[in-house]
Amino acid sequence: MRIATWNVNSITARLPRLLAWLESSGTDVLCLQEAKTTEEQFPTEELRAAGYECAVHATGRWNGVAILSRAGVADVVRGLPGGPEYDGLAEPRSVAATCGPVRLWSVYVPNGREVGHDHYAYKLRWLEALKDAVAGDAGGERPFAVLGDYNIAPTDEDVWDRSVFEGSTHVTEPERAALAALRETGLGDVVPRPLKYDRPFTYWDYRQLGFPKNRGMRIDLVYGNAPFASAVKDSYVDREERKGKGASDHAPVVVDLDV
DNA sequence: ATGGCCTGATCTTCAGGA
Repeated sequence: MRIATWNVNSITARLPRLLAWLESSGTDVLCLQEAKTTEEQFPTEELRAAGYECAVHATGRWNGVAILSRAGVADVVRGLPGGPEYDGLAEPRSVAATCGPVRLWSVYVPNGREVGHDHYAYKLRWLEALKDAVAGDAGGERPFAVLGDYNIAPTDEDVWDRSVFEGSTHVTEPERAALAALRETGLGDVVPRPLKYDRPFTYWDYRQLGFPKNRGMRIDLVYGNAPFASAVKDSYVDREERKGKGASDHAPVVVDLDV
């Protein structure tokens, strides 16, 4: 079974590439982030025609997550139980579904904007709620994983130049501590292979030749429980999908499971 | 070829991204 996570940066803008990639990669289940559309405008019919059922949680211009599956979508949970609001709104940043033998969450963790910003505090609260919400499944016997754009580089090796990020979000100790707390529920970081260069970056800024210069970050993560980790046969970043016209600024992270 | 931002909406300018 091939599963993946990908921040597509608008499913409307990305639909032709998304459909082509689903077919060429042979992905069975995709956890998708930044749909940037409403549930009504989500291309459910196009994806159904391609063989995928969709569990969608999306409300408009910002955020939006989904799970696309040709292994079924059961027991769908939209939103983060117990999660915080931002500006009085419960944003669509989480959706969960059971796809055949595995239970998966697709998450888009808040960006945080700047250290000290309300959004940064919101990011930390959101991660704490995520930890509480997944703890039961994380400790269970069924293969389980939380995949998505975490907006955190787990270590200094996960950014192209640590000095550039001094004082910035994505690399701070509280953010990394929140990731560590999440791991303590029974989840481990499934680190993918890079297909080029030495580090498996998953995001490169559109600006200033970020991708050609490999100025990237590893912020799209797969956190799986022990049964999930033991089923992993391979994992890699499909950097080919970051190339060319009409690419997202994130590349898909692919995981092959023997389940 | 991988090339000095991209996306959608408030729409010719801006917020947000990380």
